[in-house]
Amino acid sequence: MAAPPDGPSLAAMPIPASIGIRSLGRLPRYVAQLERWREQGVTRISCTDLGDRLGHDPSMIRKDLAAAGAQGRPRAGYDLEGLLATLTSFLGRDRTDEAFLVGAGPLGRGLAGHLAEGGAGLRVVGVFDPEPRSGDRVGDLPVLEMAALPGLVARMHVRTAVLAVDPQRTAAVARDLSAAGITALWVVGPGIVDAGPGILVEQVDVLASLRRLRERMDDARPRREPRPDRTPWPRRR
Amino acid sequence: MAAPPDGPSLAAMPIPASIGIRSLGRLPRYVAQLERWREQGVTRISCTDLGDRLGHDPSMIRKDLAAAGAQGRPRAGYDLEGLLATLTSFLGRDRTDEAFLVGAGPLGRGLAGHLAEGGAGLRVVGVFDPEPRSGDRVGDLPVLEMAALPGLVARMHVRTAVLAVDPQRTAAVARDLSAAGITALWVVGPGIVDAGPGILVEQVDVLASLRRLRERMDDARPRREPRPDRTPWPRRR
DNA sequence: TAGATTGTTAATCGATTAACAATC
DNA sequence: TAGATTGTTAATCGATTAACAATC
Repeated sequence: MAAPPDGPSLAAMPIPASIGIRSLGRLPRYVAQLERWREQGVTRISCTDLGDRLGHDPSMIRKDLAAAGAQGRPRAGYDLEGLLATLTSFLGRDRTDEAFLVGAGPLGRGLAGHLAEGGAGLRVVGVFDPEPRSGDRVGDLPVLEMAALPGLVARMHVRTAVLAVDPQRTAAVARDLSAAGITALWVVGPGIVDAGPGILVEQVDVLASLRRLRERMDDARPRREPRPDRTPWPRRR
Repeated sequence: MAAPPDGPSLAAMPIPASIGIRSLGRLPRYVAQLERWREQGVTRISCTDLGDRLGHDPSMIRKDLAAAGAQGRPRAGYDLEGLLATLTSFLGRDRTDEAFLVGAGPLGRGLAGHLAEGGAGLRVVGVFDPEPRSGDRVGDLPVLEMAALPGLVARMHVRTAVLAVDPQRTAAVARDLSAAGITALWVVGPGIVDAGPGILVEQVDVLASLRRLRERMDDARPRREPRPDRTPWPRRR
């Protein structure tokens, strides 16, 4: 039996980014290093300083900083305070959005606690779970049934959600959230999301990084036997 | 004042990968979809099936599967059971390593709970924190002082650690772990790591994905005023 | 057989790195 | 001034996509 379709096909979801996700991943590291230097009384820095310290090409850093709106001066480099202010603002640390958390498992709880420590600009103001245990709480917030979500989305004007349910449920819950009026969805986990238009979706699979570590650990003792020797057809030129 | 060096510079750490991290991030999504199809009684699939469903180019999927050691047959595609077995084995789900968790904050706790649910092949067998609260526990495990770590690394033959302390401490703790005999380190967070040779390091910053979502949310209302108009020098041809 | 699909090579695309005129 | 550093263009590199002979 060949594979049947089982629902609408997943749109390719091209992402028109004003800044690449790679750059976005580096900016906080720059901020961390700049803060360390500030503590040491440093007042200005160059891309070479940052590059040497972080093991990156200075050109890339210059592009990252430019993309974040920072401006330096030839010869003088960047003013450290000004640069920090620009990056911090760009990263949204000077603004906070409210969000619902869906999924009260260990990872969801951990993220909620981590977000509560600030710095990411997202505050969890409601927690939901497909199978809430009665009386269960995440921090100060009670864990509510999914059925309560649409009403609260409307009443509290929350438009952002963190989705951390198990992969099997991800697709269905994402659709529910979209229908309820959520317009920005941060999906944590490897589940498949097909939320349709009208909702921004970003997805991260934390364990992908761990898998890669384990893969590199295994590189010494290859597990895969060599593939059977097939004669390739001749190259064309 | 220009930026002074403040410690050994961070090596570039080139990563010789047998498979790209991008591929590694996709494989579990294939697994998730294949498991859904298996439940529906599907017995064989093609790259086109997967590509249509997941919004990817079939060629990329074919390369991913080949990199994981899977083999299909022209016209017939891949046997679903065999493919699942190959991928599952490749992802290491049929093997479990023991690891120490360093950092008992919300994120560390969340990860420990998430890892305990299985599937990632890592089992936390000891928890440490730079500032443990006495009597504190993560699951069944007591939270120990960092000073206890070197002895337990030696005694328990644990070689892998999950590092989830705050960014300011990351560099120092990573060095301590390397000195204690840890040879594989999964760093969760944006902290700067400079662990030197002899230790494999993989790092992930979960919040990078969230930042990107927020960036895309803002795309409608640009925050950055246009840069001052500078005449660029003429192109060369 | 004819047609669908793999495994592989070639082309394209985007991100990183290199080069360099302008600037302070 | 001379030299260091930015902002920008050009070159390189790696990953994705396209093309296609071999295969069942």
